[in-house]
Amino acid sequence: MRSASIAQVAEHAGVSVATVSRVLNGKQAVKEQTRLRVVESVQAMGYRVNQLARSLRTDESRLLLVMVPDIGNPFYAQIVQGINAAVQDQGYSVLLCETGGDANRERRYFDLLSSRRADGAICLDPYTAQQALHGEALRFPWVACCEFDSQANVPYVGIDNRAAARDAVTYLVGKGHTRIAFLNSDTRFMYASERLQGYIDGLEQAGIAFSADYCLQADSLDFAAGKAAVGRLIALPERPTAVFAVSDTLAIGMLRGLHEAQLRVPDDMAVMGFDDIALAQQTYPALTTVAQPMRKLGEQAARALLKQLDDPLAPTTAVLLPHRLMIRESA
Amino acid sequence: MRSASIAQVAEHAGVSVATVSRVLNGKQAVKEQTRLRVVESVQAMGYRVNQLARSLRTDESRLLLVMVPDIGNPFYAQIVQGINAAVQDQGYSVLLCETGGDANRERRYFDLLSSRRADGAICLDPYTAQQALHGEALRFPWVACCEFDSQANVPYVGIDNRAAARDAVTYLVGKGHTRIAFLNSDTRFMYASERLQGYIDGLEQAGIAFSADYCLQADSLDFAAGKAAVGRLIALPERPTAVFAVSDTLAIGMLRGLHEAQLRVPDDMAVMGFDDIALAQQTYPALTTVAQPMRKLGEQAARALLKQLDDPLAPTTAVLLPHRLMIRESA
DNA sequence: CTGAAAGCGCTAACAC
DNA sequence: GTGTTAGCGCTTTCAG
Repeated sequence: MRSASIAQVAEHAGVSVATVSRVLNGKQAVKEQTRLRVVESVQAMGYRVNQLARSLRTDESRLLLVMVPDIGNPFYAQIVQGINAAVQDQGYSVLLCETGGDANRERRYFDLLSSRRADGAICLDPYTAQQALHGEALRFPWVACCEFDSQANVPYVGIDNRAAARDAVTYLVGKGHTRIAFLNSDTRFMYASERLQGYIDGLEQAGIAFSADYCLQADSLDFAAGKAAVGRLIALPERPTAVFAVSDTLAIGMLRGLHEAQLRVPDDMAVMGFDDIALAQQTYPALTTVAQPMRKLGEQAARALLKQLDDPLAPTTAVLLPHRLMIRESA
Repeated sequence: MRSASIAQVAEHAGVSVATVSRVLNGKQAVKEQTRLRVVESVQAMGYRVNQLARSLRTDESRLLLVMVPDIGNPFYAQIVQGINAAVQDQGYSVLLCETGGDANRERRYFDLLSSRRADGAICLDPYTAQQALHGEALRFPWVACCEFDSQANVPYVGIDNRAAARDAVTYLVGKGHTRIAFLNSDTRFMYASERLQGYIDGLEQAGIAFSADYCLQADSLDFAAGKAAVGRLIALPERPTAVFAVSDTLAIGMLRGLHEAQLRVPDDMAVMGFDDIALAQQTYPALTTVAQPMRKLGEQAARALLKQLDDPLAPTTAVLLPHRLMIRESA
């Protein structure tokens, strides 16, 4: 059952399609009397705009893509909320695309751009950003958020990961720790390599020798990966007294792992996370972490995209938002 | 910079648009030689299908909507993963819509259906389901998952909430508890009212009198709401020895709240959750809960939607998947 | 096997 | 103010 078209409404109201279109869009003047007639017909027939046709004609969809690697990671949820908030009264809707790090799906979603079904994208996903370099993605309006390929010339919104990690380590050092381990994820990710740098900076600044042994790698960011890393952590020859994880999810997994290994946090092992997801306040012990302004990151990213949509030739900008140490119980 | 159209490709290849269309769709026979010429031109010009035009013509978008109230709730993440898995090799892509319980946004997203930009929807969101009754949503293919309006005649996938809650209470009773509190959310939600019923069933079955005092209400499902409820819980005249929460997030918040109140779990207060989100294994103490088969729920919902898309006149069905008790440390 | 042409529903000149 | 009409880019008869 196809819904009514503009032509049928026009007929019903005894006017031309152009007139119907005019009252629908409300931009041009229409005599109040005819307007009323049209509105009536629209309701009578349960007419709904066919956005496909409209978009085909106007070449804009008023839809924005947000590509996230994994919606299971609470870190992204708040960013998305920020985006939604910033975009909402601008007449745009947000479509979330979970890529799962799967290049195929990423491609498919990016195709929504090239196939004109979305006007622009915000990408929280590293692989896609990298593809952009090699592909034609650059021709479309999009902005990278939190993670990007430094060689892609694209607007970027994030934090100073290096400084943030350095601050974390400095805090730990201030607490008297000298044997500080680092639980990182894949350093192909920009944030991971930057935070590694910051970790090294922090150590160096304190005159502590860097040891590769103390750098652990997790193969994902979920709780389980954090828990799994504990075994390696406590088996280290000179057991560290503190560990800094690149994400709260990892850190929280470690909390549990340490508990099972009968180690007390922070006395036997201090634990520090990164992100400050909502859960960080709820763990036992509550997680000390470095906070990213998730909501603001989302808002800024949205604003950057909107700006680019408005003026496609605007210069590419990068904005770094401030981070903040959240001292709680775990370190 | 508009991308190439089918007409330009046709010209470039020296064939008609019809022929180009045919090789693009691969359904009809085209002489191998011409096919090659066309394919070459397509690549040469970097041609991409304009899906708007195609959808306008064919009246299908190959896009599916998934409407979730809150992607910050990890419960939904796994369901979405199940949906993605089931849909992926069927040539459909999933678009996630976070409604935030905001009726306006829900409306806007549902409009994607009526405006032909999506072929169908899976709705995890109660309000929308209710609106469906009054609106025209019934004309479009969609299925409700986990939560729905019992009066809406729409395919439904979920679990037997009442039996599941009863089982939880029965387990608690078996552990010797007789003063069992219940932390519920708004009973306008179907799952909430059903689980309340189950809680009552469980009590009754054990010959324990139901007391409204023991029924707490949280105003949201997040950790903070759970933590906030602890104050009311422990202030209860005859303090309960166990509490059953309608969601893991709530239960985990309570874990923290109880810790701050210096109460030990499960000795001073047993805590039981609902859902079995990934985090439930990571808390301290690890959460005893009733597991929903999230992934399967998503898969089934997707399958139901696909079926309906395939045969719009297929009868409305409801499928209930089995739940399972996960005994861990907190109760 | 291939081409011409109609038309999906809409907007935007352009006329009146 | 309002109507006529030409497309947006595609698929799909219908001829050949």
